[in-house]
Amino acid sequence: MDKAWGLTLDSDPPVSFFSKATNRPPSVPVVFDSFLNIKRNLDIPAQSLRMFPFPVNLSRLDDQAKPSPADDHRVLVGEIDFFSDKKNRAVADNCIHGDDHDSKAACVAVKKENSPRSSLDVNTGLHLLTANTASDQSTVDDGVSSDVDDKSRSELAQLQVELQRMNAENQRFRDMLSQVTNNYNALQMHLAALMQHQQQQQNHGTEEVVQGKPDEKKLEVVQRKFLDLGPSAETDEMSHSSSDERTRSATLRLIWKQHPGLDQSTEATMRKARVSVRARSEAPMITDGCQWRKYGQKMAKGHPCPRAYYRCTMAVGCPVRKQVQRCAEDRTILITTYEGNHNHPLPPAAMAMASTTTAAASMLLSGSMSSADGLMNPNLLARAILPCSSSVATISASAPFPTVTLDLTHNPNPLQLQRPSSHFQVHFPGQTQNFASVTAPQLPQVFGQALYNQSKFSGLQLSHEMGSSQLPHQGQPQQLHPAQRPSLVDTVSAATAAITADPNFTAALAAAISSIIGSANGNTTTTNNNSK
DNA sequence: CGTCTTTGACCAGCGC
DNA sequence: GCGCTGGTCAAAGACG
Repeated sequence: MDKAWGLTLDSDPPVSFFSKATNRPPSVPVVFDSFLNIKRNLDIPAQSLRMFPFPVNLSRLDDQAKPSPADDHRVLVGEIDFFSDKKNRAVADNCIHGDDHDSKAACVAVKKENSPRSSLDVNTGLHLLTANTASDQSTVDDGVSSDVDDKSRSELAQLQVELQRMNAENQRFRDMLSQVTNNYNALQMHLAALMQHQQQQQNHGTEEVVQGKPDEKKLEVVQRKFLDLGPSAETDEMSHSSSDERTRSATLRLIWKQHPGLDQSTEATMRKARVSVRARSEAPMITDGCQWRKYGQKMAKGHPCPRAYYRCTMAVGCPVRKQVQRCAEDRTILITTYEGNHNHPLPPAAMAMASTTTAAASMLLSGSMSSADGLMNPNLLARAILPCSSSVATISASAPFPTVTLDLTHNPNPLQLQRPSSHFQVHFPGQTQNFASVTAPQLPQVFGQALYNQSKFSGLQLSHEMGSSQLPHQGQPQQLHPAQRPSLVDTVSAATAAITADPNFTAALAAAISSIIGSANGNTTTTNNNSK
């Protein structure tokens, strides 16, 4: 199957692809660069790329000339649309840069003839030019104005035309960028799935031989369902999304819809899915970038510590809630459980957490579905979330709600830390993208960097920031230097950002679906709790 | 005075 | 149906 896709992958190139994409602010050239690189370097056949057509068929662009594959990057926006043939382009260049009035008049005439488009398009500007030109004409007819006035007016008209044209181009650039970003995310997911599949084949090929071949046909069916993100559905799903998070959520929902068994009840499960974060903190609550209002507190049965209930107050009617409770065994550990998705824009620091909720819910979809089918191995997902340490993320598919637990109190396996892995960029704090990315083994560095802006938590100890040899004893949170105290906001954001940004997550999703078929033994919905 | 927290009451789901 | 439990509501109080 992978050969059919024509992907030749080694450990680094695909990673550099993601790194490249995430390293720079989104821009059309970058995005197109990425796709061109995919085509050139990864040797994806044209058949594959047709799943993510460029430029995409925004309805507003439907009637525009489509670029030929031979066109360069400049194909994308204004020129090919605005001046759809060479003649017009030449006239237009003359219109903009030329000096003589005759060419300007010709410019107007040509554009009036060849611009049947709506007011959304460049025609708007042309009307202005027409009006101005008419004005010019009248002055010429009067024969009163001086040459200086005539020249300044023509320059003004020229500037207006150019301004209008650039505004229109700007708008089209924005539309296109949005669409391209959407498609980029989809392709990224697509590629990650392929990578994961190939890695699985490489890593577990012998295992499968020993343990018996998985049902390859079923595996292929599922993976095909996972990978077949049709362009039309995708466009429909994403055309109204503006942010990366919404884009990825849309992508996930798409997978949702296309996978058998992902019905409304599953979506309900997603809404109920939770993300639990365990971190050492002496503060009563971690600050995660959102504003919360406490609305209740309860003593849970069999638990010495009360559980506090908070709801997000950043927007009216935001459904996101969280529960905060100290760990019974180690009260320096604060357990924060998030539920729901925000219905409002989030500050960068809160983006990661919100993204994680969505991501976790997506994973739990796989978990709940597959556990219902008796085929799931939750540990697979847990390992896939944070490949740097299988002890960091655990998944509980047990009742009442499936929960992903991010345990930030354990030190990762130092051996795994040394594992060469993908390299991704970190864009936080102050990241503008929803999905900061980071190499999983670089989490310590990330956290360490996050420690700098710490303000509130004196006792927070995050095991990732130090090697296992430096790890203080459990229950004895290290008192950090004030300048080094980790901000749990940043810390949690870092962790969640790492999870959601890591293409391994999307790969994990693919792997999970694969495992549904491939795993015959993991039929228990165990709770992988490290504290036990 | 407005906002937030506290806390007892209330409600719904679940098991027996 | 009853009791238990988790979750939510809302009035009262605290706080800046």
